[in-house]
Amino acid sequence: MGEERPSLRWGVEQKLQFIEFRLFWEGHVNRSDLIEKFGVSPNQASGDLNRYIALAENNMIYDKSGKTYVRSSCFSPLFLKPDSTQYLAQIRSVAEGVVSPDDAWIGNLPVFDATPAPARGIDPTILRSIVIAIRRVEAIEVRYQSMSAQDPEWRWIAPHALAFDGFRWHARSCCEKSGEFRDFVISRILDTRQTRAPQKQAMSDIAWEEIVELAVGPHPELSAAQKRAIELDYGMHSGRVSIPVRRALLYYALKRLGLDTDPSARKPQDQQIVLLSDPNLSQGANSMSGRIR
Amino acid sequence: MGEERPSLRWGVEQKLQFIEFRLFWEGHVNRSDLIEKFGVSPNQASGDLNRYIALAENNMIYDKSGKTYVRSSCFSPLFLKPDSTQYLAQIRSVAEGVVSPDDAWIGNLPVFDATPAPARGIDPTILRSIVIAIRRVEAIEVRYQSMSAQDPEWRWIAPHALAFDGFRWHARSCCEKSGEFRDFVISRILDTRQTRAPQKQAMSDIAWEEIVELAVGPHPELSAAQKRAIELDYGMHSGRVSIPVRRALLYYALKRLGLDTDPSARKPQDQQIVLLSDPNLSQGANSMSGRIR
DNA sequence: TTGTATCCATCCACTTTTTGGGTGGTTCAA
DNA sequence: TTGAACCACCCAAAAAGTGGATGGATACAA
Repeated sequence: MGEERPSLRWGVEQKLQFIEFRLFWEGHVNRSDLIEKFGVSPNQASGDLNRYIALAENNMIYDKSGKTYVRSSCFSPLFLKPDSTQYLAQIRSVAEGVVSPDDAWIGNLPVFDATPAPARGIDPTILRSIVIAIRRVEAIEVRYQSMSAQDPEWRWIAPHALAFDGFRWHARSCCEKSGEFRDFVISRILDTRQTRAPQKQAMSDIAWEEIVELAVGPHPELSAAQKRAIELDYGMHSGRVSIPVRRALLYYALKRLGLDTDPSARKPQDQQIVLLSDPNLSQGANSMSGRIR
Repeated sequence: MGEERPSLRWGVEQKLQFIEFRLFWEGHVNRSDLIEKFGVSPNQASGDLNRYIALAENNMIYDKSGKTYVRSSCFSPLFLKPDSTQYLAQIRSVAEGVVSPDDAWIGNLPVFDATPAPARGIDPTILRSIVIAIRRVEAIEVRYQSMSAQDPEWRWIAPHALAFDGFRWHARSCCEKSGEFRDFVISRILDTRQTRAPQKQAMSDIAWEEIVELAVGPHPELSAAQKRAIELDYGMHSGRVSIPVRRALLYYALKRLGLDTDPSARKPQDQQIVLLSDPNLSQGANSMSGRIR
């Protein structure tokens, strides 16, 4: 067992990982799978499959009647750690068009749909200029449609981080007009112009740095069975789970969790979760000042 | 321009795409970038960079003082279509641990955070058995913690699709106890046992098949400027956007959009969007019968 | 000024990967 | 029984990649 693998080349490693991925999730691999996915010759695909057998002898066997390699009962992955999150993320990526089905490793995609998250597409060059400003610690002039001004206006911001509120992407930035840290919704940035050094370099974004703990539990009016189900959904232990959130994102987190309204606004079965003690919520009210412009 | 590219090998194509990705998003590529990402020798990395120049002559130039290849002003991608969604999805994947920073193509990850989506991890073997049952059109016996029964119980379900409600993953299934189609939250499936042919094969999941259109617009009490900002966020045209949703997912979609409560439960600035005419909402009430057990 | 370090380019011989052509075996279904 | 669809294997040749060596340009520090 102490054999050292002689550090395979990147392309080879990828193919072995692919074989293992298919073995785990689909239960079988074909020579033709490798041919389609990596564009290799049937010849080479044979070679790769046999290379895999040479490295992981007992993981797959050829089923002559099925005409495929199938996962053996004592399969244990060598090149891949099977991960549900990764598998499900891939399904979503394909559904959203981020990954083409040809590039996805899942062979037989299950029928899938998700609740829609309507968001305007972001111009890649605008996103790039923001990301580059963050990296270079620069201020950048953006044409922004704020909630207050009638028309889009040019203004200087010094972005330092990206944030996702569940729907929209924000550029967490120091607004050079007000001198305060705010969230700028990237889809409201219509254009970018020049960059320069930021005005106030040494300021730190306190609401961003500070982490508050959100203690959440199942709705107290639910039955014991219902509570158990909710606990499973959210990975709660003994009736609670603690969720760390940046204070700058607290407002959005509460909204996303459905905890931003009076608990009586929904029936317990719909509300499902409630905030347990939350000493930070009062601070959260202060953080309104750091919200979207 | 009519030159036919002689269909490069998969590994080579990947490296050329990587070069272009880095050129677009970061503005520069190094030989060492290729060495780290693909584990090739400095020698080979030189060759690949020069191969790229041979194929896309005017896209990058070597900056001797910067000691890197930089994107030229007339850069136009040949192997890649720059896509913000894809870039941002990659950031999220790295943050969620789905993709390791070594595998990500983004070289200089911006600081990033998102509102937390607390969800219990799903056992890959349980997910696999569900996915395989979907593919084979089989019924499967699962140990499920329902909202009604006190303890988890074994029951037969015939899953036909996966769904994501914004937090949790569901297996849309025909419940063989009630004969109705329901959502089963995958994290509430504690175990799976054997499979067999489904009881009623020919039934169709009407609530799943039917698509309703959700007409959404900015909150009418917002100012004109605020409406314009919201319209940009959601990609609305002339004050509205139409969002197609499966009727089986309508309940979750409304909840996620914050449209499941009385519009007066939040201030207009927090509510942001309202349902415009929605003739399907009354049907949506019926769909309660198809919801989670 | 003179090293030194860090990039990159290029030439060479050699190994590994991959292709293409060909030959043959097994299983299944028409 | 014949063809289709899998697979395995052998061979020569091309392509990709390695390791070693040499050299050029630039920047930085002693």
